[in-house]
Amino acid sequence: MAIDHLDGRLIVLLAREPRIGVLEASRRLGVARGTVQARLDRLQSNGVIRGFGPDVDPAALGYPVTAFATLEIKQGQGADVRAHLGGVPEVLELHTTTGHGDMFCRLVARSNADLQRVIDRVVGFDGIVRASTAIVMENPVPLRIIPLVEQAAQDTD
Amino acid sequence: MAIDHLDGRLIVLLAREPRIGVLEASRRLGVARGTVQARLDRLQSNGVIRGFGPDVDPAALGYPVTAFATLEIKQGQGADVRAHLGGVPEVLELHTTTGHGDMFCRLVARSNADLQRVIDRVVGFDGIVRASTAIVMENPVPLRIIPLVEQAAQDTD
DNA sequence: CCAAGTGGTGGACAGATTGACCAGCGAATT
DNA sequence: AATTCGCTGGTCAATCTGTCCACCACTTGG
Repeated sequence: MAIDHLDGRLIVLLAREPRIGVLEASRRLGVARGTVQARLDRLQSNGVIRGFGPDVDPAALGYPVTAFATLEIKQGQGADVRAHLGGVPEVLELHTTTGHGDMFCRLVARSNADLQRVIDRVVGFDGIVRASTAIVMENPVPLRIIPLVEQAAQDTD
Repeated sequence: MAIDHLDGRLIVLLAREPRIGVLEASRRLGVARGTVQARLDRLQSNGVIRGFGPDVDPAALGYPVTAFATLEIKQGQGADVRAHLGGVPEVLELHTTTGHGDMFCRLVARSNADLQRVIDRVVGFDGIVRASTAIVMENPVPLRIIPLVEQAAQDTD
């Protein structure tokens, strides 16, 4: 279930240089190609590695503004709200959380002005009682996983 | 700068089946291989596609608990706090947002109990005045980009 | 109206990589 | 002591990659 040190090195290597293939990875890691192949298969069927999808930058697509919104949902409207938000492309993710606000989502928009349109579309729905939005100004730590992978690999050394 | 319809189809195709190569993609899209290669190169040098890093699931690594924390920062301590949080593997991303010295981060932990340890580590730092945490219960819309890509491609049809 | 530039096509080539095997070996388990 | 497991180092044919090329259609500037 957990990953060992070799798994960790493999993931870190793939994260740093995704273009290399199995053969090159085996050379870098100093193990046989079959081993890398087996490890990769295992990691993928384990679900540790979900895939190798392209990492698309919303800013480069023309959506440079990111915001987080906390939504308060009317009792029993959860499913409807989920469906509604799932249909809005600018909603990049949605979570239900503990606490006052019942849901929490990440939004992108073409500009600050455009963000207003997105928010109107998000909250323009019956089940949503209230929304509060925080606009992202800087992103000192972009979404990352490598430090966690390294720690997880350490734990099983 | 913006992407056209073919770019959109290419990205969607790669997102759905990352294992296919340039040749197979050109077959699926009904265009010449050179075209796909040129588009891919352009998308990558544009920064639209940042890379093809492995998509690692924290839950499968042993960190099934996700939480979001809002942090209030003491004036002038921003840089220190950034450095501190950057050193915590369980901090998967960090943003500074509108509002008075507010920051916002995504955390993972091995369990609800472990989350307490993580939070203690996060807030156990001088520059942080206050923190409020929301634990994620469900994730109806996992982080996604395809709907946005499709919309962006539509806009330039 | 012509010329240049851009982007796509279809084809070629050698070289590298892949997926699928195999037998052997050491360590851990039973 | 026998078995199982994971890794090694090797082979094989098939495929894909990177890099050329000439050609064509379309747009843009002169």
